[in-house]
Amino acid sequence: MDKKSKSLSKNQKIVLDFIQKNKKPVKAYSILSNVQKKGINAPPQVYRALDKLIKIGKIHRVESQNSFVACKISNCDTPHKTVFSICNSCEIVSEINDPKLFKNLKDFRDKDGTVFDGYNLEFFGTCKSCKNKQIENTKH
Amino acid sequence: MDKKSKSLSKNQKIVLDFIQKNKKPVKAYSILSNVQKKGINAPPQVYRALDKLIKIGKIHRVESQNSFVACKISNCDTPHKTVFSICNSCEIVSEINDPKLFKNLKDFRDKDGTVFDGYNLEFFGTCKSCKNKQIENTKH
DNA sequence: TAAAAATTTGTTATATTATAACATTATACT
DNA sequence: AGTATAATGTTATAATATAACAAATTTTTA
Ligand SMILES: [Zn+2]
Ligand SMILES: [Zn+2]
Ligand SMILES: [Zn+2]
Ligand SMILES: [Zn+2]
Repeated sequence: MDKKSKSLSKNQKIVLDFIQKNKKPVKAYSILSNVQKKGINAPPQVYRALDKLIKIGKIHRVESQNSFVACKISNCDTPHKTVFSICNSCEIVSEINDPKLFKNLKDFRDKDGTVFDGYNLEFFGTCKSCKNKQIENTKH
Repeated sequence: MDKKSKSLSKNQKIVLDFIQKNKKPVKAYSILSNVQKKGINAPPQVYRALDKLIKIGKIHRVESQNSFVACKISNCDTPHKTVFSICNSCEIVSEINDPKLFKNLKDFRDKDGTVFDGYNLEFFGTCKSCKNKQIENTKH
């Protein structure tokens, strides 16, 4: 148990627990309706917890979906350096951990030589499972 | 004048014109209020035009800002392959055109060997102009 | 340990972003 | 000309996110 997980507040723990239980990214209002039995009543309570969890790298925001997913890479931190693959069909999201790609992104400089603090990369495609389903369907 | 620009409808042209006139990305409701004098009255008219313009690659959505920016690279098309640099301070956005980076992204395969149709990459940092301003401020 | 500072909470209201639904009109295709 | 496709105009509403403020809790520092 590291410092960060110890220092989470009650609402932050509730929200993180819910996100971690889900394989797919979850939406803020879905979180809200699912944690109301635990005493979280209103959007700001959810969004505050989300903001904090994002800040400390426990979760990430999937920008193209307005959704939130637990970090699958232990050492994610701010400023964020995140890479995801997103299925266009089922919308499942996987966090990609590819050292070579990370290095390419970390080393990237723009034409001015500007160094960037962080990045977010989202790849779009069809996941294996959805691709198989599509093949099934063409057989009939 | 290519086929695509010829085939734009009235509302699509109005919205594209406004976006292209702006150096910074613009928000949907800012577009709406700025084109009301041209006869666009309601959000769906703006969002429909945006959807079409995105589809044909004339504009891109800046996911982390819920904003829209004109394409600066002539051959952007669907499925999208976009790279931006975004200033954390002034929120200015530049579309990056870097063949080497493009190749890295195009060639990327996940662990399963899955090929991706498209991607969106957003780099975050401080632009040259904002960096200079910060240096100015520390001098006093 | 007591005061001060920082963080988190609870709450109400509201702002911002985006889409559903449906009738109508314009454009492109054969 | 007749059909299909795309775009328009409109009203209403859904979905996402933040402002503002008082109260309670936790952490820090003296
Ligand atoms: Zn992560
Ligand atoms: Zn899938
Ligand atoms: Zn482009
Ligand atoms: Zn800047």
